[in-house]
Amino acid sequence: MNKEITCPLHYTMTLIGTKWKPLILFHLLEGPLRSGVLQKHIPEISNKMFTQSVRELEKDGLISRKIYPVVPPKVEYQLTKKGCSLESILRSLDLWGGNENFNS
Amino acid sequence: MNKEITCPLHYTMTLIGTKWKPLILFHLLEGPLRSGVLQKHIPEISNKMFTQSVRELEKDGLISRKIYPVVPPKVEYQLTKKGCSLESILRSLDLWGGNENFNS
DNA sequence: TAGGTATATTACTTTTAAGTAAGTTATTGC
DNA sequence: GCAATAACTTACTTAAAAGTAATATACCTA
Repeated sequence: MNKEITCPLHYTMTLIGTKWKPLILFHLLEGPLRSGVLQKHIPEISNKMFTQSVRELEKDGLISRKIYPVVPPKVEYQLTKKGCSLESILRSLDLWGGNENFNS
Repeated sequence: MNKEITCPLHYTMTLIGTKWKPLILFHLLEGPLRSGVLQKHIPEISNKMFTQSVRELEKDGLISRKIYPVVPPKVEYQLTKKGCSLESILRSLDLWGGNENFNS
């Protein structure tokens, strides 16, 4: 945990309070995905931000990275238990965004 | 809605995918608050980011701003219907952050 | 040996978020 | 007339997020 955080929500935001991290986690809800496949699920993200975001999510224990020693390289990402515990939140955030389409 | 967004969650993140916006919304769940009181609920936020964030939340229709023509000035913020519809998500995000305290 | 494949990394730039600190307004009460 | 008050605004700076484009690896196949 960090220093001087008064509200648990504040801590949550330090882990996933960015534009791309929830998207990445969301697309892993259906199960592990190869790096390239996951990235194609989010065509708007740049290659750089994708790598940077998965690195940080891994560091924070929300996803894990599995490397297969083959050529060409194969890497799979999947949610950890901690990452999985965000499932209902991620689905709700997606549904909420969808409802907005109706409202506006 | 924005252009070229493939996933509803992406839209959600363009509205509240920052460090402070969910915090502000969260503290308004219990009802309207005066500007100063709301800000004191989030001591970590700077005056500037507070103003900037509430401006954007208002522009995006998540909160409303009520000005009382008195001296010294009195301004109240409250969630709009759209803002209120985030209630369960905001509470879940806060609970999730709280559980992390146990886990780590 | 050139091109393809998948997964990156690196260097560089731009944009956005965030912080610091001072100033503004319009009154009331001392 | 001056301090206090609440809610900002402005100017300036720093830090973080995000984008672009080129390069690296390491093998396979044509």
